[in-house]
Amino acid sequence: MIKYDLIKKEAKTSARLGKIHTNYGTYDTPMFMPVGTQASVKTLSPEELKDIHSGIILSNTYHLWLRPGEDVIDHAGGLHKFMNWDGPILTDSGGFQVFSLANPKDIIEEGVYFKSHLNGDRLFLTPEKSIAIQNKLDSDIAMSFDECPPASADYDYMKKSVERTVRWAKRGKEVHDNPRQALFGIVQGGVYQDLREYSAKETVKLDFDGYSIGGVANDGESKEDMYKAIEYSVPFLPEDKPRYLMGVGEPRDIIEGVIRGIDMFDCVLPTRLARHGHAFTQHGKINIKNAKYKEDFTPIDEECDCYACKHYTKAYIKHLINAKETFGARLLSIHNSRFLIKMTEDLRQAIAEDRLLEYRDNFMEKYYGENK
RNA sequence: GGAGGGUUAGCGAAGUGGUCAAACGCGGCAGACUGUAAAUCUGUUCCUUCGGGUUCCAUGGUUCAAAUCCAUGACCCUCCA
Repeated sequence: MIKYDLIKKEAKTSARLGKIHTNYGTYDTPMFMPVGTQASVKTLSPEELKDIHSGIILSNTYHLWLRPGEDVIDHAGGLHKFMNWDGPILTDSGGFQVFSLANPKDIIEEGVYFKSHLNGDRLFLTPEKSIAIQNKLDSDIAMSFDECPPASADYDYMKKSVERTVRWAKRGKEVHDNPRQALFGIVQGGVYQDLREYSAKETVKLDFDGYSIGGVANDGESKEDMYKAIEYSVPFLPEDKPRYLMGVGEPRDIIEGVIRGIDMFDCVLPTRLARHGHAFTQHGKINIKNAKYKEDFTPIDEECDCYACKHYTKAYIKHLINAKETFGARLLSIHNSRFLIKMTEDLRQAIAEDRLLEYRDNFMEKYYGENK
């Protein structure tokens, strides 16, 4: 079980300052959660996650179900012990894999057929199964099993999908059986205002420990549509429960999300971009592989307090990435993850001082320049 | 001294008469990435004023047409003495 403390609401926006208490510690919100799909945040050790002040990390039901299997993790004493991470963990339900691995025709009322990405096996995941797996993984926060349709889905499909996701949420909640673990519901509905409202209200009726907004940033929809999806959903979510925007993201999206009342974010971007040689900096995203960094002996971001920025230069990291040395991916993963977590720290400070919009404008000016 | 094999774009390597400015890989240059089938994927990589121009070791030749055939030379490799 978790407990959410709402500490403060920002004066001019919907942003909030909060604290979430779990069996494995407390973290402040807004918070960014690094993604460790397979019980590992790619290239990072738990010690490094602590160093960058990760308050909570995310892992994935689908992947751990396939490999090594939830029983192995159960026998290990749960996910925390298995992966040597003693901080909070949120597990995604496999709902995103409905989007990334299944076809609409594979989705039926009972559950979803998947083709295993490992060996092509035909798999069947249901709300009950997803929750049972998460119960065994013993994460601090479990997610309801949802369908995550593309934002471009037509209204009729989206309506059917949203209604089914509500039924799935109810089924999952009914079988949820782990007193240490919280369970979040997920709001869907794409960019349709009435469906977001319906989804939020119906999900809230089921009384979850927190609420997520899903189905955003998954289909190349515009920023405006994404922000609207948040605005259509948040007003119907209770103030005394945490709100989690799933799969986001980019620095500006986190800021806009916080302004609209979001408390938690997760995204693969910092670690994936790192592996691909990109780095967030206060002056925008850079591609460290670019020739211009060949003899740039300055840190990635001179104002960053991370291990990579304190000890290494762009030229060196560029060399490592070019040479396919894994240390390069690790340094950039440390930096990018720290960048987003530091950003949430700054956002919390700005909320505390009621100057969030000012912070947003300053950040955007620096990060995106004139054409923000 | 004798007998073979080879030399193709930054590198490796296909191609053995026209559909070849020349496959493919690497390297280079750039781009994408938002609840991770992603240390992946995409574009580009002789010159160009975008009309075209100049290429496949060098030179000469055969042919309507040559990276591809012939001659000579240079360099490299293997084997035999």
